[in-house]
Amino acid sequence: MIRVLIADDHNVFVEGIESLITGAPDIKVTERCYTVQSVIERLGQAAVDVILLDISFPQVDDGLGLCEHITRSYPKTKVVALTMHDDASLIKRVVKKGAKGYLLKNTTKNELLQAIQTVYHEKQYFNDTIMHILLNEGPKTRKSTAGVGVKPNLTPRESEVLTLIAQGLTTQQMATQLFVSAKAVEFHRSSLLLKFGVPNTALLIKSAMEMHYID
Amino acid sequence: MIRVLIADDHNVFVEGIESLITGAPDIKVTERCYTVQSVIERLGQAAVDVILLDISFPQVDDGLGLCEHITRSYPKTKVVALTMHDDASLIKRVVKKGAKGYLLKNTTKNELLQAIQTVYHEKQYFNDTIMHILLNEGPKTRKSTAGVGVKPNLTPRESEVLTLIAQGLTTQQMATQLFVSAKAVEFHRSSLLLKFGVPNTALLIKSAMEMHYID
DNA sequence: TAAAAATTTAGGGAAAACCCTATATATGAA
DNA sequence: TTCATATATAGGGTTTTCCCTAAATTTTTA
Repeated sequence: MIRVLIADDHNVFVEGIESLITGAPDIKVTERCYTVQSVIERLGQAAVDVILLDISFPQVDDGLGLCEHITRSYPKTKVVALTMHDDASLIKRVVKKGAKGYLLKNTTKNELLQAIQTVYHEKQYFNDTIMHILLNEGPKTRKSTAGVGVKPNLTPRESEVLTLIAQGLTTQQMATQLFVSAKAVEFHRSSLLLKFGVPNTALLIKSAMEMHYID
Repeated sequence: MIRVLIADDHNVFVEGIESLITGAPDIKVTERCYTVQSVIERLGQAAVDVILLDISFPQVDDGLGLCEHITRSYPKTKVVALTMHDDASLIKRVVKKGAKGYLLKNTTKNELLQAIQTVYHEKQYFNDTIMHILLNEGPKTRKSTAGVGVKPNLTPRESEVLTLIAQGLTTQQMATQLFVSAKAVEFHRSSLLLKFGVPNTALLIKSAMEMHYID
């Protein structure tokens, strides 16, 4: 019997998934969690084989962090990411955090059950839709060279500057806030444009939002 | 018996909602639609009392358009919007399109059933969460004066310019494409900044994305 | 430790965005 | 038919962004 934990802050989803799973002979939903905190608590108390994890939980960063934590602390427990987001960039990030499977929320019952059984048997599960998305987004990012659709790796400083740009600050204001010269800020902004492959800050924000760097 | 149509392109959701509704004595899910097209088809063939409509179907604009179409063509059929988006701007837009209720996807079984019964009896249903969101967003937009969190009404030209900005075009490029002078484009860009209450195009894009003008 | 990556600063310059005032026409509503 | 709105255009000016080359310091990684 495969023990499944459902982690999603959307009530309807938890019910829906459980409803889809009900009837499968070898799978049982043993835990339902609506917050990151409760997931951590339950994992400390009850053994779980597979976690169906909504990445937006409630924010994408939370889900990614939780995914990383789970795969580190409980390597035997397999994480299947379950989201609405169908962008390659997010899929790659999720996989990097240790998820063994990735499903869109418009998945079918069969796919869901198959995914649970596949990851339970130490294999990865990515269906055709996911593979198609990944393949159509060009080569996987190795270093962080420019390229459309490739998720760049940002340095800490770049992340800071990106956040401040998203708050509407000018170069001068950022420089003041970060205690560096305007030229330093300009440099990081340029690096961001290069890494994201965009011509200006407007598209930088758009791209960063689509790739869930900011929100 | 209240006949309910579920319109959502996310399989799991349809199952989840149906599971939540099952057991209610006076409500029955009679139709399940995964595309806008199928909703229109089914409505032409079978009488439905309440539609649970996912606004992101698959894009926000599609859902809004469908909502408007339903309330126009089938005034007896009540629409309850059901989405993940918890921004006041979207709620207002949905209500303007004729929805009689608005639920977040983290709603509970009780709220869901209550919403269906409430709108069926010719009343509007908005729970505390929704009311709180609306109240915290300041006064409802009457004209389109500037203001944070208020959803501006855009003129056709402004929408065009906004779209082009979101594509990374410069003022000159937009002018060429729209067959007007650069000054005209500048004017519309300024109007957009004013209406959205933002200092630059970067935040304009962020704001427009959050308010689902672009995506 | 040596190499690579990240961070910082600098100068100069071109392009674009942003802000102001002003005018004029077309359209639709009161 | 006014009034308001949307649209288009103009001039002039300031600020900001964007691009280039260049170099020094610190941190991280191999």
